[in-house]
Amino acid sequence: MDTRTALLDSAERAARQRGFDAFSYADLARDVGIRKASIHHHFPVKAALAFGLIERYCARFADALRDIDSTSQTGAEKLRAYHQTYRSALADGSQLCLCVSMSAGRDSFAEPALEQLNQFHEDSTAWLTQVIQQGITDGSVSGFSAPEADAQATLALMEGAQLMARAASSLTPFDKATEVFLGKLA
Amino acid sequence: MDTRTALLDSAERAARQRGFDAFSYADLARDVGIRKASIHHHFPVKAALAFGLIERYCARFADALRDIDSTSQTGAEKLRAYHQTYRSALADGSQLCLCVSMSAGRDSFAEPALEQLNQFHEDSTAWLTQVIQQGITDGSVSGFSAPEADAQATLALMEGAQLMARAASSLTPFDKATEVFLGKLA
DNA sequence: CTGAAACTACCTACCATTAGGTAGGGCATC
DNA sequence: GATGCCCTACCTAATGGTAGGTAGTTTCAG
Repeated sequence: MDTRTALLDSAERAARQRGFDAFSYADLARDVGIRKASIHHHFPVKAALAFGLIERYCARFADALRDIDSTSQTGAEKLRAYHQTYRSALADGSQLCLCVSMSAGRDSFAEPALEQLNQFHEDSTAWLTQVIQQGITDGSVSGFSAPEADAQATLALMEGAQLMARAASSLTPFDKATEVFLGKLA
Repeated sequence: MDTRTALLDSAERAARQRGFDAFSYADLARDVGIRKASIHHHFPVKAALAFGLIERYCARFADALRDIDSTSQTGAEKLRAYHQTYRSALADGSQLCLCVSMSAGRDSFAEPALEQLNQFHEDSTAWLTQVIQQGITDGSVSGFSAPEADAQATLALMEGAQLMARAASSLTPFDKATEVFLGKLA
């Protein structure tokens, strides 16, 4: 297995469970089975790791959205799939999605990483706006009226619900918080 | 000024801006104008500081809710005031409310602190449930139907909206995300 | 086809700095 | 004189990062 990928995998797991600043190169080295100094060969400084993490996450998320677009038909179906993505990312309430974790972390990120993070938010709301619009048009959703504002609210809801679930180490708060949202999808 | 209070103030500011694990006793000492070791007199270990922080925050928040209850009349008015509390806590998008910040932080908190954090969530949703119920009864809100689920969704929305605003260092995402919510208050 | 140069991926051994925390003393005040 | 509050001086463990070296592989000119 590619060492760089193994490092990203380990780092992502740690970041989502404990936060980006709460794991060290030493932890990573132990987990991957490599020496601490060798990590610097792949990621010279920790900021490079942060960027690598976000970069890969954004690419994967974009893929997931494309996948939803191609496998789901109605707006409601797509929103349900979107919801499911956030729900399953929680595992059993033990980890956040990377974006929430890094948004919440300290502002220790350099410009490039922050930029990607905000780009992710914009891409997400853009997709949601379009999907909600579609749902209104095809009549598969109810209770939405201003797609752009609804999109922003939906993203905030997902992120907030994740936070609550993680704090409680349980899926229940996530399910409770998104119950009304799901009810709006026919 | 009371040193203990000064320490809590400084720690709260730091925690809300950069995260609980991102400030040190050294930072605190510099900020308050005291020696690092002296902090241990007030908070023997950092976990005690965490607990002190959450404890004070919960007390303050409870006060704020009581204040809202006594100064606002309708359910809608109360929800608007509640929203305003979260909005102004953001300052100009530079800090989160303590609860969001600590929920997001690593799981480095001991049992007592975590317990208080979850208690806060429960108290919040209980209050929201009751206020939303009132709003439905007095006819001052629209678009709510299941008070308990709506309450949980509202809390998630506020926390998520804060997260987005903080990531963007701007109030705009918060306002956008809560636009629909505010629209439901007559 | 060969052999030197260059590169990749890892290593050991170290660095300065910072983290949270401790020991013990000085000095007010009640 | 005990207690509260603060100090200096120190500790150990960990942090991210660096220096310099060693295998094995790739590249490419003679």
